[in-house]
Amino acid sequence: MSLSIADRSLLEPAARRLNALRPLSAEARAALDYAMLEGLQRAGSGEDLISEGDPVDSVRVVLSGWLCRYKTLEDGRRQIVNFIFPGESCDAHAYLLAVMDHSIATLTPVVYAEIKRARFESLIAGDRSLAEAFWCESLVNNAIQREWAINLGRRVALERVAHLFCEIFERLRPVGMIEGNSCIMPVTQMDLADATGLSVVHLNRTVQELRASGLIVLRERTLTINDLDALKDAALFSPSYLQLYRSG
Amino acid sequence: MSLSIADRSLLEPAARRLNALRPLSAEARAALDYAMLEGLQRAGSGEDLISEGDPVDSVRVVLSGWLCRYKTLEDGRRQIVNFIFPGESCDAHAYLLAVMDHSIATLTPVVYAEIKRARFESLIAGDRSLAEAFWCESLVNNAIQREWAINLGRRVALERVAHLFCEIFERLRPVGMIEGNSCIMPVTQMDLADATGLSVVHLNRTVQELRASGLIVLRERTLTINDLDALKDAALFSPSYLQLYRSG
DNA sequence: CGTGGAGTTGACGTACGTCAATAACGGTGG
DNA sequence: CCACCGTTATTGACGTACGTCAACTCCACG
Repeated sequence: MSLSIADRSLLEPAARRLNALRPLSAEARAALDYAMLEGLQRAGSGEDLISEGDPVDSVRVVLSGWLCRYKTLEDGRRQIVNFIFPGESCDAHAYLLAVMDHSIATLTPVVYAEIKRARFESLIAGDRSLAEAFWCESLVNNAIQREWAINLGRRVALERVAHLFCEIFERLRPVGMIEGNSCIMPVTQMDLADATGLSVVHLNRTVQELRASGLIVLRERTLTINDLDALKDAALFSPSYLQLYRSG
Repeated sequence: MSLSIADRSLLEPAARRLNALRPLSAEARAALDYAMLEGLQRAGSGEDLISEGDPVDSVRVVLSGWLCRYKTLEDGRRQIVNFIFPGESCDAHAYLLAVMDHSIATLTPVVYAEIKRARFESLIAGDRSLAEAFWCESLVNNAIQREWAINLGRRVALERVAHLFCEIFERLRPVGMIEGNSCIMPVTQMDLADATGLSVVHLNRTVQELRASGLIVLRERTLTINDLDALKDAALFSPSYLQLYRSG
């Protein structure tokens, strides 16, 4: 079969990202594209796609929009443990596991492809590079998760927020979602607070400190980084954990 | 070939753990055992097995002893991002990646099996259940890493330390390393501080608070949990993320 | 005009970190 | 066996980066 121009551009982020992790054969990519097109779905902003404790019966690949993984404590305290950007998959990370250990919520309206478990299994059984690409994705995710641990455990508020902005920026870059030194930042300060382990009030003051120092502009849901190198310095940010540059 | 009794008991934790993640065929297990026996290594306490930035050219499976994954910031701040216990593998999580994003250090004398990259690749290429077991291990690791994020970001000191003790205890249980309500705790308070994102001083005070409340006894490198349920309550600990009970 | 979510600000409290001293411990050599 | 030493654990005094509470503003959307 052949894909329309519209289909191609819709599926582009996923193909681009997986291919960056592991080179995919043309057949593998075609099979994946076809499976994704069959399961296209939309969700509004602020919806839970799946919740902690839910059984995992499909893998979702995000085509547009932002999501987050989060966990909550009984008394309501909430921690966003990671973001999910276009091209990334939701729960391939869990397809071998019985139930979700965390929840996934949309932060914006989202388009994603849902691939049922059996379908996904036959996909990756049929092509080694595809299986490796998804495995690789979960390894990169693991590395990101480790960086978040040191971010939450050892960086002070200003470094923490600066680091988060650097990471978001660098993760959006390879999927073509930045323009110059700006990107959209479609989340509330409460989300940013939950991602950095801060209170909303202190997050707000920290953002203002970053603004006052001239490092960033954040308004109207757009983040502009005036001096990326300076922001990285302030954040003690070193991008190697993102594994963006593969040696082969 | 056949294994001696001593070999069997040495390799037991690894086989037990991988098998719990995914049932291994007898052939797969034999092949893995053989590969491990070929690459047996020992390391003393306090050694770095591999450092951030190093290329990954082999997978290590821990047979006895404790290790930790850690990251450091330029100015020396250090965060232990996870522990590694017998039966777990070190860098299968990274074998598809070019370089390490973190360091791995021994916390005690350690026996491990080193499997070279090419050897490991042919092992998992030859048996699907083995590949899945290792993938599964990295998924569980990912889930643990997420729990650490909420631990560092949203739990207060007492909950954090209590949670760490619960996690260690429950992870040691399936590899037969607890006795009654006790397990060894061969790490310094500085290590525990680096794992919980606290200062040594505050960690010490927190441990004493746990002692004073009668929840734990910690002395002579042994942790005794007087009332596990009470400790779990204090920690807001829910073990499902450890994926210890698989539905199949 | 309301209404509610998001952002912002001030006042104040506190859980943590830092610094520094001391005590307990474990190993080493005499 | 003891003297010595470095590492680890503990304690007190004090500082501070953060959280909490509460008010107020500013929109966006009815």
